[in-house]
This record gives sequence, C-alpha cells and structure tokens, in this order.
Amino acid sequence: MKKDAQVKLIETATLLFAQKGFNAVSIRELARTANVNSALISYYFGGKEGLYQEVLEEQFILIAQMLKRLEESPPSSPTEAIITYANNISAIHDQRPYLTRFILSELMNPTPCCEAVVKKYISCIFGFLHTTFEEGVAKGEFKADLDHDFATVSLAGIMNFFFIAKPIFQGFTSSSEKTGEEYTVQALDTFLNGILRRKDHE
Amino acid sequence: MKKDAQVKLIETATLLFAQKGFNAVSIRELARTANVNSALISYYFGGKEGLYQEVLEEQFILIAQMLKRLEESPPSSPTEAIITYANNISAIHDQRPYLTRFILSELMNPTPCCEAVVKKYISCIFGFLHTTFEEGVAKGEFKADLDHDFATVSLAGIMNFFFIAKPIFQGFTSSSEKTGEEYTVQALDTFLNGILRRKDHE
DNA sequence: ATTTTTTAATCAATCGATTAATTAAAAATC
DNA sequence: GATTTTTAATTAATCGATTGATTAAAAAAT
Repeated sequence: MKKDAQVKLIETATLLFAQKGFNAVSIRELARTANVNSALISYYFGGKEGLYQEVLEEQFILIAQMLKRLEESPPSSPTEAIITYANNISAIHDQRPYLTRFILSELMNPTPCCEAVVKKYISCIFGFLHTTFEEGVAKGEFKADLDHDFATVSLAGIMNFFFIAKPIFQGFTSSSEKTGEEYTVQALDTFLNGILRRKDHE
Repeated sequence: MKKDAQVKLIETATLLFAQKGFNAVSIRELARTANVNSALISYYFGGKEGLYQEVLEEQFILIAQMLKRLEESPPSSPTEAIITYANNISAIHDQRPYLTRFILSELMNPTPCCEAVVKKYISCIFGFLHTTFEEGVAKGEFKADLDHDFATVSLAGIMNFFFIAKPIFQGFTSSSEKTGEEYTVQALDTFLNGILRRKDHE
C-alpha cells in the first residue's frame, strides 16, 4: 500500500487543477482531497509546481503520439491530412477531457511550465496545419485565395471551441448533448463545404 | 481632483483583471498600480469583488447595445443576420480588446458575477443565432441537414477563437499580423462557402 | 462646522514550504 | 534465521509571507 500517495496525488491534482486552475488550488486542498499529508507534495514532486508540471505533461502525451504518427505515415493528401487531424483531436478530447482547460488556462495565465510543455506542442500542430494548407492550395485542392495563417487559426478554432464551450452551452441548448465526434463530423463538413445551399445541387 | 481614485481604480482594474484574472490580482497590487490607498477599494466598491463586477459590466455594454439593435431592426434575411452578427462582434472586439479574456476567464472559473452578467448575455446571443439558423434552414438559405445547435456553437467558435488565439499564434505565424476585420471576412466566407474548390466554378 | 475622502495600521485567515520526529520496509550483518 | 542498520515514507507542527477586509485617525473639500 506504499507509494500510493504519489499516484493518488497526481489523480487528484489532475482533477483539481483542471477545474480550478493552478493558483486556485492550495496544497492543503490537494492533500485533503487525496487523503494524504501536504508535505508529500514537496517530498515527491519538489513542490506544488512540480506536481502541476507532471500533471501537465501527462495531458500532452496523446498529442505527442499523434504528431509522431503524422510524421511517420503522412496522409495521402491535404484534405486527408485535415480529416485525420480532426479525427485525432476529437479522439484525444475524449480521452483527455480536461486537456482544453489546461491549454486555455496556460494560454491565458502562463505558468513557468507553459514554454516547456504547452507552446512546444502547439507550435508543432500549427506548423503541421500551416504546411497542409500550403500544399492544399498548391495542389489545387483548396481555394486559391485561401490564406494559410487564417485557415490554420480557423480550423484550430472550430476543432477546439466546441470542447471549450460544451459545459457552457449545454445549459442553453434544449436538445440532448452532442458528442464530440458528432460535432467533429459536422464541423469538418462545414469547414470544407460551407453551410450555404449549393446551387449546383438543385 | 476628487473622486479621481474611483476612475483610476476602474481603469487599472480593467487592465490587471484582464491580464491576470480575478484571483491573481491582489488589492494591494491594484492600489499600488493606481497610486491609491488599498482601503479605497472597499470604500468605493464594497470590496475587491464589487470593483470586479463594475469592470465586468462595463465590458458588456457594447454587447447589450448590439442585442438591442438586432432586436429593434432585425436583419432582412438569416444570411444577412449572420453577417451583421459577425461584423458587430468584430467591431466589439476592436473596442473591448479584453472582452474575450473576461468571458473565457468567467466560463472557466466563474466568479459570483458570472450568472448575473456573463451568462445573461451569452444566452441572448445563443438564442439569436439559434433562431437565425432555424429560419435559414426553413427558408432554404442554408443546407437542410444543418444542425442548429451545432451551427450556433461552430459560428461562435469561429468568431471568438481568433481573438482568443491571437496573442498565442502570432508568435508562430511569420507573416504580419492579421487584423480582426480581415479575419472576420475570411472566416465568414469559409463558414458560408467552405474551403474546397468548387467543381461548378471550373 | 460638517461631510467626504484618504491614510497608516492592523485583523484573522490562508498561502507554499520546511522542519524534526515517527513509522514502515528493505538491506546488511551476524 | 534472527538482529541490527539503513533507507524510504509519512506525520503533525510551524515558518514567514501574503491575502481581503476593517478600523480609527488625519486630511481635504464643502
């Protein structure tokens, strides 16, 4: 039953840090919730910030795996690359439901861990999307006047805002909740084809 | 020179609360930055939270004005309504550059002011967009299979994520910064028409 | 003279971190 | 195999610093 505290602390910290943010969680609350002495946070992780960094890194391992996969077996086309990216992000949000909160929290109020952990992965994703749009326009798959920077931010916004807004909007929308995958499918379809009724389909 | 402290405090608080969030700003930092005694925060606003609420309400007056305008002179068509909404949001972000941060901060870690101020306006916007998409589909302007809830969240995401992500992504994108209006135009065009090259235009 | 504004000082509460002391487990010695 | 020594894990107590708020007195404005 020993060393159980270490695991328990990470589990508890993941939840509390995600819900309240780094500063709003005290080591006493962490310790109390985890049924552990508060001194163990310094003992095992070198302090509150060390514990937070360990939690943060764990949140990003699926992102790292996705980037590695995309590099080792590149999608066959830009359109395919976008679809693959979207599906991956959707699946990751399923397995790491708090990832968005950690990222947003870091982007709004960066802790010292932001540079080393968060920005590293985000810049990789940004680079991948940017290259994809470049190729897509060059190959004639995408509209010629599509701005790469714009498209990158736009797609990232579409793919992530839903998971940000989910807990908020579900209080307004009367219908049953949409799953992340349902949203992804529709969001991708809109991004690729727009929402206007096509005249040529009439 | 009297009551100068009150104005100075609101100005300073707007900046500091936007940059650091409610909890991360102490009344001492507020007072020091505003060149004012910290007791004046309680004297004028009843405490730190009272000051914050006053700042928050000021951030939303342009939203309130937009909603009032939309109600008094409704756009001529659903498509027109979406364009009007997008342009309004873009203009508001220009005049209230910290609005997004306040909203996001409240949505992630709600203060007691959230219910009374933030959620009220957000639910109004949500209702407006939802109705617009309903009408757009009914009138045949939008694709028949367009889900109203999805479209609402998606458009809100497109319109707001750029202003969230701007300070982050501008570190990655090499090109000169895009303005909010440039983004809005492209984002709307994509939302309405998609990014894929249209076969019927060849 | 009265009211309003501002100040410095202080309040209890809480923060993250550290300490010395205690307990349990593992390793080493006999 | 039993005993001793060493290492690791955990505890309660406490550290100085900072938090938001309050007070009574001083200053300024009316």
